[in-house]
Amino acid sequence: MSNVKKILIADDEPDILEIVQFNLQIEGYEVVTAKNGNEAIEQAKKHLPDLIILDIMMPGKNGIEVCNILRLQPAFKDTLIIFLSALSDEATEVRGLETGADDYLTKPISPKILLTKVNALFRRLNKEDNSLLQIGDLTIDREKYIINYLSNEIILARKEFELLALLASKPGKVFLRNEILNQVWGTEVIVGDRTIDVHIRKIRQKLNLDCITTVKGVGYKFEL
Amino acid sequence: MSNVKKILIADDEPDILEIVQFNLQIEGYEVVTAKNGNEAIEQAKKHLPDLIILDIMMPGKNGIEVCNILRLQPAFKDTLIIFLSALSDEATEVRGLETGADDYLTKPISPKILLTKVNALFRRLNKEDNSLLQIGDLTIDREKYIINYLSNEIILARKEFELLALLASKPGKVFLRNEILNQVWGTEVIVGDRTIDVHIRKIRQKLNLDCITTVKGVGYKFEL
DNA sequence: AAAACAGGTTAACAATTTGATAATATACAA
DNA sequence: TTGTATATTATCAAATTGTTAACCTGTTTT
Repeated sequence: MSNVKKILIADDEPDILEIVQFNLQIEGYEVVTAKNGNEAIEQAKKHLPDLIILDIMMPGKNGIEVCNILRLQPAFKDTLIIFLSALSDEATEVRGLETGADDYLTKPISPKILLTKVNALFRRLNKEDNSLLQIGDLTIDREKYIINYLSNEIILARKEFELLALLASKPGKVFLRNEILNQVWGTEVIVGDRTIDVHIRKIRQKLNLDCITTVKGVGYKFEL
Repeated sequence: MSNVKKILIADDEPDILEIVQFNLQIEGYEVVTAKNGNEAIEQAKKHLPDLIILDIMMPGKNGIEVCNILRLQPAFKDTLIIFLSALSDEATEVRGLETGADDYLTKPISPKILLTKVNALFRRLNKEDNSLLQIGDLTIDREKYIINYLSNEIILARKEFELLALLASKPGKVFLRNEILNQVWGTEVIVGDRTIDVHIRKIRQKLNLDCITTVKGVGYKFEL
């Protein structure tokens, strides 16, 4: 799982799009853009961004509609969404936030403040995940890329490690093959069907511990 | 953990304090107040609120100082903090957010917007789990793909599971055969007439519990 | 009562999924 | 460059799951 945050900006004004994109890229974010509502949904599905910045008034679907549509889909249930709109009336702001957005900013906005807001949102989001996972006698250090089991250090290859870390991040939860592919391999790369299996097998082999269960027709889950 | 969220408001203007307190209480929040920075820290330590709303210009310690001090303590590392200030200059807002606050609001603010913002923050924090369905003695965990009945774990195949989860998502509602086909099988696939029946049968068999009722000529419903 | 109908049951078969292994490709370090 | 570790694909057997067909049961309609 890449550490660089991906941001999708949707706005029909090319100037805004460019300015915002520029500033976010300077800060080190990966940016994709969309010129209207429908394109926003498309791009969101394709890139699975960590944050979506939506203009409200756009051709096709407006930002609030886009937000509604995305929030209905499990894949975007927890995605950060900010509105960035020229509409500054209370009713719209309230509606925007109640649609499930995380913030509502009004144009014009200083790049500095936008950046600070974006950083603040990611800061809050990241507090939720801890780099050190402890499950029973098993320790997974996502920062150091080290697995420990009963004080034995186990070396996993990169993909193996990321796959195990993902599964172990929610013990008991069944991860669908699609989820695994998106999280470990990303949306860009397309790998064959058997790739996951082979990695699972290698993990089982190296760990020598029955902790990954196959749920046929569904996916895999981690459980000690 | 109590379900009622506790909010600490710190402001030296009694009017603001009262208005904000009033509106938050209406919404069902538990509110404690402080009239200055030092009192805010005291109250925070005493009540461990879920959210702290800080004025910036206050006698004693100002809001940013308070935020700094609290963030250094593990107990308040993850506490939600919002600034609510009359200072609307960019520098202060940036400094406020970089101090570790989650939002920066400027006075005057409409109570409605404040409430919406507060709700939005809690919504994000709670990442509520709607993956767990509880109906009487039956538990359906959509995330773990596990069915539990009277502490017996029941293994269902994927289609069986999805079919049951669908029916159980709205107990009492009769699902038409068409609805079931669309939700469980999707619109692309075309399957024969008896397919649903057979799956229903398998579920009844495995659950050994009379919870799926046939509504002749219409469809099926789930009811305990 | 016979015919028509809706759903239930069973068994057989088809399709899919997975685990294992081997072969090949790629990345990276010595 | 070579060698090694890692990543991906291919293949195939085994197991599981999904679907269909045929028949059964009960109910409603004529």
